[in-house]
Amino acid sequence: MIIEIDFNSDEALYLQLRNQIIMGIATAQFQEGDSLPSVRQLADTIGINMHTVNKAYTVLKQEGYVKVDRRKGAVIAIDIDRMRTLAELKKELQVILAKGSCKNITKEEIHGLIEEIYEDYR
Amino acid sequence: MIIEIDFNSDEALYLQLRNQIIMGIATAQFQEGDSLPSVRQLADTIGINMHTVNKAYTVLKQEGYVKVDRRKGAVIAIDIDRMRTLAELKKELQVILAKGSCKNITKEEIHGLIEEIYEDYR
DNA sequence: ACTCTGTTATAATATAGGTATAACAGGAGA
DNA sequence: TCTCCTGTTATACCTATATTATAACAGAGT
Repeated sequence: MIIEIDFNSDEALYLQLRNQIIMGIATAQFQEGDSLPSVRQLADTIGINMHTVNKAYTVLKQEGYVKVDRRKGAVIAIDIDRMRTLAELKKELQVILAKGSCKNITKEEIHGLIEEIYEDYR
Repeated sequence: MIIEIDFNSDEALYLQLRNQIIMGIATAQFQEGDSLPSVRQLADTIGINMHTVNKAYTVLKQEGYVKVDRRKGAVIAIDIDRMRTLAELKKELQVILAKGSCKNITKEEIHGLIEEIYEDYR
């Protein structure tokens, strides 16, 4: 999988990494049971420090996307907690839909965006 | 309008403030032309520093939600840039929908959440 | 033995977030 | 004019976070 890091972004490197990996799982570029690259290897190919990658992996573990095996490294393993996830999603959506609403983006346009994005998930 | 700040949150105070104000505009608790409280006054009622409020207002200005008048303070004034807004929304939605997708939240459930949230915008 | 894994520890640096004081300039009202 | 309230700016300080840099350790595979 191609991971693109924007060094000019104001978003923390480890969060960019986390988000890209989550999107990689959603778009089936990573499958349940797949191993992520080792922290050292990924840090090397991206050109960042090992600890930054490790931090991203630790967050992914805490959020229930991977389990870390001493032998295989970080392995995709989704821990599903639907209630918690739905509550989190709603809270995040509230903020970004409010932004759209202020700027005259209609509900229908939002639904359209959702459809567009889900096109990529298969 | 009631502004609730969570001092235990890991989200920055000025960002919490910004988000609440944006949601306040979306839910019509603030109308175009309304003045926000002065930075000192709001800081006082919330119990935070003036500069933190000022930072929130500055961000709101840059993002096109208010204009600052030396007499009236920060006044709600939406600057609509649909293309820019749509692009931003899509990027943010991509991340949070990916989270949902990983956790087996269906597209229909997302559409449902959108409907729920829009119930409050009138 | 060697090499790979994640993990842990420690330190240094830079940036961001938040607070504290203080001062300035412009407009409103007495 | 004097006073008060506005946002704005500057400076300083403290803390937490983000990132890098080395280094070492323990477990597992070959």
